[in-house]
Amino acid sequence: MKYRYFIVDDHFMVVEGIRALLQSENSLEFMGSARNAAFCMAELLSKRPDIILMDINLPDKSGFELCKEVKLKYPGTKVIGLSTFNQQSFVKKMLESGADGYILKSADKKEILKAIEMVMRGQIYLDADVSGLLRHPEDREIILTKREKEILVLIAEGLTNSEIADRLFLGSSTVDTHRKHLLLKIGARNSAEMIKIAFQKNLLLLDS
Amino acid sequence: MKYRYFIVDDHFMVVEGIRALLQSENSLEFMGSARNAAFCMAELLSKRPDIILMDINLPDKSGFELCKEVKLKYPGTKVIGLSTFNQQSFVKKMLESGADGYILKSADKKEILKAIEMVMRGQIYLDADVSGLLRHPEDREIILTKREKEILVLIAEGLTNSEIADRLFLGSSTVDTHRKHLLLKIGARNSAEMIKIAFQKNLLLLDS
DNA sequence: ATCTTTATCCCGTAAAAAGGGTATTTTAAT
DNA sequence: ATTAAAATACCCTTTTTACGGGATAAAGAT
Repeated sequence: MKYRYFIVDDHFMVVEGIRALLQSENSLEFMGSARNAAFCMAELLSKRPDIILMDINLPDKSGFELCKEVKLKYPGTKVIGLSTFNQQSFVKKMLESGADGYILKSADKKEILKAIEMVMRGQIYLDADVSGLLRHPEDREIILTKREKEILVLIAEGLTNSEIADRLFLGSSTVDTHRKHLLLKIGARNSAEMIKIAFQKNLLLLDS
Repeated sequence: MKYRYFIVDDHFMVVEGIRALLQSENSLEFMGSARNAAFCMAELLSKRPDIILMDINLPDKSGFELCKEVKLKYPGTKVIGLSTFNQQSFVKKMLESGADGYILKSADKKEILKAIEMVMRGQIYLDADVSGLLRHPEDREIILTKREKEILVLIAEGLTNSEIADRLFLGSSTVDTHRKHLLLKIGARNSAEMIKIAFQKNLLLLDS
């Protein structure tokens, strides 16, 4: 049985790296690659890979969204997430989006092959460095409401409660309450730490 | 003339990608790779590449430091920085550290070859997406003193002035002064915004 | 229909930060 | 040797946050 694989990553070097590593395997067939989510979906109309290696950071869309989309339209297709070490917090989200495995870009050939093999057998493959994270439920996901997220970014912008209140047509005491809830949920002692944790847990994104 | 090149990157896939892309070029010879700064310096004792492709994010040391070290011990060796798009703020630092060029990991074969060629001719090569940044001097670099950096991370940890003072054996008014200078230098209206900008300008790192 | 969450608002006190100064000692640079 | 920059420390005032409590209406979920 020959597995057909497809790669989604905006880093050309990574695409070529995986391809180079796997080209000697005659149980695997390279189907092509895409550098963003839109191009990926377009390619999948004609190409039908058994497995997709997918970066979680894409220029047009997050890996989660693309993964969900793929799984919805092509439920049989397996998806393995791909990322760098400092984005570990995305693992859980990726798995929740339906991914079948997760490896780091520092993975060697052996690990990639193992991951593909396990995933094609219907199992879940997680990188050793990453799987430990899932065993620590103490840092459980922080769920913010729409309003709280909105206020969080304004706090990060340096606005005071009353400025935020004006901006959102609220009473400043309302903003104060939301701020309290944010501190509580995020587990920070003050706004500075809150912003730091927000970045670490990807509640705030660097490139926005 | 055959150029010997060396790769420093902790992402195995990137190393293999570059290698695969360049192996058909008989004007280039692959000398090996290292996954961190220490291993790189060790390898350079025996191997003498003409050019090093170097990731700016290494597990043990930042690319700047490694670049400086390399340039100090082996002044003739050319260095091309390598990074992803969202780390553009590092470009200037990398060049100041003596790098001869800078490309993104999304670069294709043509661009890598062009970069190597130009750099070996003694010129500086900058990726088109990146070079624009250097023409915007309006967001000039923020230079913090050692003490200020130290206090910045403690503020991000959520400590108050007096807690920081205790930790560093200072008066709390001293910490207050440093905090004022930080706000001024970083250009923030309060601590929350300061931490946000600090992350955006890489004064604070996510994975520490 | 009932319960829960979300979003809204208010009061009060205490703690901390923001902002305005000034000033001395140490260190680094020229 | 002189100068400049960094690190240290203090005072004052105002603003903002932090933290305690309680309360109500609307929207969603079960």
